[in-house]
Amino acid sequence: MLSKDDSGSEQPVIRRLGALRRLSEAGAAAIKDAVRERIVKAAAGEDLVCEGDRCENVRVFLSGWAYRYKTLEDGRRQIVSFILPGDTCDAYIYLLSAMDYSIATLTPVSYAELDRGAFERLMSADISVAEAVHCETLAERAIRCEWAINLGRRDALERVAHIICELFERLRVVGLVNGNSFAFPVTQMDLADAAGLSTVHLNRTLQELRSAGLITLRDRSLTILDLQALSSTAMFNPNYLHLHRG
Amino acid sequence: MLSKDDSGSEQPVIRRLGALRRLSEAGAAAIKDAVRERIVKAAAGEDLVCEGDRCENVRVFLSGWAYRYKTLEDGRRQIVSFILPGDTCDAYIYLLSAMDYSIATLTPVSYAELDRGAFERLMSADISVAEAVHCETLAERAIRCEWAINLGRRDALERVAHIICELFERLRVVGLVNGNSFAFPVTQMDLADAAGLSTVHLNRTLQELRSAGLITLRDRSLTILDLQALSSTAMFNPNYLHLHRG
DNA sequence: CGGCTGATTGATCCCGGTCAAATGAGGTGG
DNA sequence: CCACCTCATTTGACCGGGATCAATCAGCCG
Repeated sequence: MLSKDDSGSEQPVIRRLGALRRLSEAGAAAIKDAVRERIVKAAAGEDLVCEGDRCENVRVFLSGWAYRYKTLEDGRRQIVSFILPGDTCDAYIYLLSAMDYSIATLTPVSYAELDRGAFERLMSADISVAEAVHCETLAERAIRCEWAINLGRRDALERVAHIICELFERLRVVGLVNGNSFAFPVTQMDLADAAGLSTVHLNRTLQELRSAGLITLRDRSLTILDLQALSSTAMFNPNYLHLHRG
Repeated sequence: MLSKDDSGSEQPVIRRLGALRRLSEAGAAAIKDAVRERIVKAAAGEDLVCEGDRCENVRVFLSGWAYRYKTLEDGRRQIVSFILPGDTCDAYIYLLSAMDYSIATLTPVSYAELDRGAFERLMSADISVAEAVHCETLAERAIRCEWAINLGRRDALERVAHIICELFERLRVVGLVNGNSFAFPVTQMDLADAAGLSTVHLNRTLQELRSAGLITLRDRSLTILDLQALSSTAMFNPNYLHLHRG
């Protein structure tokens, strides 16, 4: 059941997993099939899952941006990671009894929903697929690890620069950048919650990045004016993304 | 090849995995066998792996404390997680080409080293084992997620209290607490690097916890005097540890 | 005894938080 | 077309948590 809009919508998944590990042709085909089965769409600004919900399906994101977050009782919120097209949202998650974080959308999104059966069928269909999925799990953990040092040890400017560098690399892999520009559907409030800063200070930090000639950010579009300089102020080292086939 | 000292050394692994998911008897036996094959020991204060090293073996920790960390070029360091007895250090890690973090020991440790063959044999030996290992991967990610909100959104007092609560729960599962006390082989420097604080401020924060009657910490031994109060100042909710069979 | 590592204390400074208000950009209903 | 509302961004003023610098103290080991 493939509508015209969806044709090719599985491309980001193939690109993402293929960057982590070489996919066999059979593997790529198995992914395409699995990901066409049950496609769900959601609007911007919606919660897809909430902390405490039962875990049932593995989600494979096809288009749009989302993020994982946690909140404290008193409302403080931390965005824990961004979810981009091609990302798989929690292999084997159905083994747990309750979600330990929430997912919200930043833009309209579409994703494939795989129940336990569908996911396990995909994992056993082809070794290269299983390996790529395991790699993605490891890569996603590595991202959270890098976020820990980001939040714990980088100052505001370095932190925001780092988040931008990471998003740029991840979007590049799935073909969502245009030169050094990309759509950036993140409000300053959201970005502040990802960087562990207040919105006020985040705003000032962005201005600092702008006036240093590192980025442009207008109308939800971000341009990196000097990637070299941005990377080095962030002390960004892309190895942790594991995007070059191990 | 089991020396007298090692008899029963696999217990923490069984307890840890068994807390995450019910293990069949065959599964428990398979774990015990796998974990006895090749046991490695290391002294306190050693690096077991460094960022950038090749990834070869999966490690299953049997005794002692270690931690994962990352450093920035200028020496700033962030401890990203503590590794306790029973923890598995990175299922499928051999699929990646280079480690994205380092591991160092806090005490003498012993761990089982599983090469790719041994690990895959274990995973296919018994479904309950494979599921438990996947659960552990998910639980470990959840821990990093919680650490993100810890570093990004909790203040110093809450942060340190949270780390203590988490360690207490994790040690309890593997039987390493004695009432509300446990061995705590972490220097203030290390704890500061886990909490994203300076050692000076960490020291003052510990004093605050002590003078509030929440903990005692002397001679590498920590006692929680008021678990209720400590949990609530930390806003600690143990669900993310997934220790109650899903 | 001297040297080393880790814990503690004091004094000072500054990054980033908080509070408050203004500006701007859509969006909607009259 | 305008009045009005909401949401996001921006700016200013002030404050405080935690960093930094520097010294002292306490064990421990050779």
